[in-house]
Amino acid sequence: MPTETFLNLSEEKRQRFIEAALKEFADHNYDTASVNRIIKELGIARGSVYQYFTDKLDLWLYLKEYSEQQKMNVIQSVDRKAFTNFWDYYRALFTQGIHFDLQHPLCSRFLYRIGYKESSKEVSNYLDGWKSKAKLMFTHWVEEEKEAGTINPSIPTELAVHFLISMSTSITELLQNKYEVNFDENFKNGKPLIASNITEFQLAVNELIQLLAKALT
Amino acid sequence: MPTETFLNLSEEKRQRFIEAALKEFADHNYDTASVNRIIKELGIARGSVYQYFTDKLDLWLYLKEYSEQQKMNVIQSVDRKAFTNFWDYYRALFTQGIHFDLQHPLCSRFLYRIGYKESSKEVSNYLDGWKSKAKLMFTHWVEEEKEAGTINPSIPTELAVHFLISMSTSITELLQNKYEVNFDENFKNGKPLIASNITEFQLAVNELIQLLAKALT
DNA sequence: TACATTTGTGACAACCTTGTCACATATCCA
DNA sequence: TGGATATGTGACAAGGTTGTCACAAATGTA
Repeated sequence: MPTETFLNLSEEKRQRFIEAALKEFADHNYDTASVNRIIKELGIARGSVYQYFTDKLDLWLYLKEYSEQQKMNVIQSVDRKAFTNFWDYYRALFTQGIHFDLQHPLCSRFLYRIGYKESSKEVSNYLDGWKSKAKLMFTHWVEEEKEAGTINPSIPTELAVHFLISMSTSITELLQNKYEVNFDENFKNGKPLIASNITEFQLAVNELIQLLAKALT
Repeated sequence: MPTETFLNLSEEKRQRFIEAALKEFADHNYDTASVNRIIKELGIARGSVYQYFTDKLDLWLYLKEYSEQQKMNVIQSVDRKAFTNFWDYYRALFTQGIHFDLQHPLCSRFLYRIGYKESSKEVSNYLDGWKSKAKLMFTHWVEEEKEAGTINPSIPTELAVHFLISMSTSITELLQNKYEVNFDENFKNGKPLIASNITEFQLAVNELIQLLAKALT
């Protein structure tokens, strides 16, 4: 939890701080992320950080909550009821994912890291939340779609969920393979991961969903 | 490259060293892995390590090559020509993967880490090799199977390859979800990840391959 | 203006890391 | 046995890390 002092900061100061911290924790694992680099980047004193947060862990937890909230705000704008077809809904979720990446590139990269690259024992207790949440959501959907006839009931729910989640997360890698140069460039320049390849991304998503649908129907 | 001194070491000494080093680099990222912990575990002097290897990086590269070689030895025993059906071949590869994990648990965990969790800039130049190799192999297969009629030619090769690789690698996660407790136990005790769940693993693999086949046919 | 409160500072301690190197010990060979 | 070579040792330097704390500056308040 950030201190009163941090919350009392001017909007601009706070945002500048969050951005610098996010960048550090997006570029490095928890263990190798350095408070020194953050303050150097911001040009502030070491003590300030510890007047805002009790800990490195405290700061990390705040950034995690902050980023998840940002993502939630974007994702939850997609309403399941607005789609009759499950796969259309699924596709819409991906599209919102793109928008999130474009609007919050640092959050996006940070969440990607803590979701798939982080392995520090210091934070391992806090890594499960997101995934198990997603699992619950997908499980719910799969069971619904099994009844609705969209998903073959003979396929174990657990397997279908794994299939869907695993594909959702690996799409980034697919695009990295396809548009290698741009991804690296964007990362270096601190741009959103997807950047200008939106249409290609949409095409890849469509192809992928077709495969998923074929497998699970 | 290890020095003459290291290669001259007695088989037992060398193996003990490799195991301790593998354990350290399997449990920690490159940056946070500690030579101090390795020597403490082995009860040897700091200087010895630097008489065997010039560098921490040099040691890491050796362990990488060593582990990859171990895996190759196991995997290459599966001959494509021994199978008329591609999916049978694919299934056999998984089975060999189980054997590798059972016979070389440390190598298995180390390779898993450098394949999916590593993000240190120090070693980033050396991380691509394995993946691009796998991609080449899978690409070759997919193209063959397209001609043979096993895989639908209208599916882009890139997509099919991504599908296969992504599923191959995420199977571990599926099993972790299913048999959470056992996995944690095995990890703590330094046992192979899969251990006693071989039959369950085989079942999960079969189910998964059925889905893959359905999607790609 | 004068005082109280909040915010900012950076030297510092304590602890880690890697790689070195002069020295000690063990092993081999004649 | 004696001398050369190979192997083992651990204190050390140089650099990094986090969190602290007495103090300085800015801001709010009366």
